[in-house]
Amino acid sequence: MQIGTVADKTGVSAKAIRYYESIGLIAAAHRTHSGYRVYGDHDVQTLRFIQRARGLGFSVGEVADLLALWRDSERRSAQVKALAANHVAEIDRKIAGLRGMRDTLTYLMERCHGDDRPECPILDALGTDA
Amino acid sequence: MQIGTVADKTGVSAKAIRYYESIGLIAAAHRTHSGYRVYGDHDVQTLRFIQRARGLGFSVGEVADLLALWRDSERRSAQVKALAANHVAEIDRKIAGLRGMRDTLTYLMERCHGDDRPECPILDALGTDA
DNA sequence: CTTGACCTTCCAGTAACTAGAAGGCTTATA
DNA sequence: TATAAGCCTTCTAGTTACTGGAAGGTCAAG
Repeated sequence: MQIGTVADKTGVSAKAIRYYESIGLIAAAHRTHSGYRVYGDHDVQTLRFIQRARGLGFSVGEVADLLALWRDSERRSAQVKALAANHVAEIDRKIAGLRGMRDTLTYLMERCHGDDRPECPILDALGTDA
Repeated sequence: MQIGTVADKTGVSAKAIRYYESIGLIAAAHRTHSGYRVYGDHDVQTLRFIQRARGLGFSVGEVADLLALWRDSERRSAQVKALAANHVAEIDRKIAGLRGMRDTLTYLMERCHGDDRPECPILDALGTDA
């Protein structure tokens, strides 16, 4: 299989696949005599794994850890769960931050007439001396 | 005032202030004969505005728009409100994405024993052929 | 006159890719 | 056989919003 085929099958762009190879997330692919990368079904599986993990918000570094655990038949599921728990905690922090912003903004927006007049509590809040 | 003083007063780092100047978000500061940047209370106000807007998650580009509206006495509050509404929509998209990740992860974690055994539904979910 | 705390500019790095340029390979078709 | 289409290759640069650090100038105090 060429890189384009793998890209279609996995949803990971050819650019991204080469990038993952360059940073060592996936092993360097074999090459044809003319230099084209060649892939097999195993590589498709790996890339799908990566794609799903990235879709759950894991960083590339965390994905590397997950891949290692996936391949390690001696792993303890506690390790995987801990990794996931840390990630959930991180997600919760982000959500909390975003909710705080959202709450403030909607509060201010409710007080803003949103018409042709210049008075605006949103700008007032941003510009107060306090 | 020197840049360090302004940084202390506004919570915007000296590096960031120079950066904002370099990208044109704030006007170039006056300089002493020896080249030091000099600021006044007005600049402190502007940087506080920027700091708050950034804290609400507005991008630097959006902050530039907000600053322009802030300075424009002819503005229509509808413009500000629209900007804020777009931003809230963006935040909502992000929250929804994070919640989706969170839900999937917690679902999988509930099913993972998290002990010394290797069986792990989290890895199974990432690695399925489906 | 030296020390320390400022300030200056400039370059590099961060995350995770994407875009695009310049050029080689393969296959189909005229 | 020529050539065009559609792959592939590498390499550089750009994205966001800064931060870190190097090398060196300035200023007040002791």
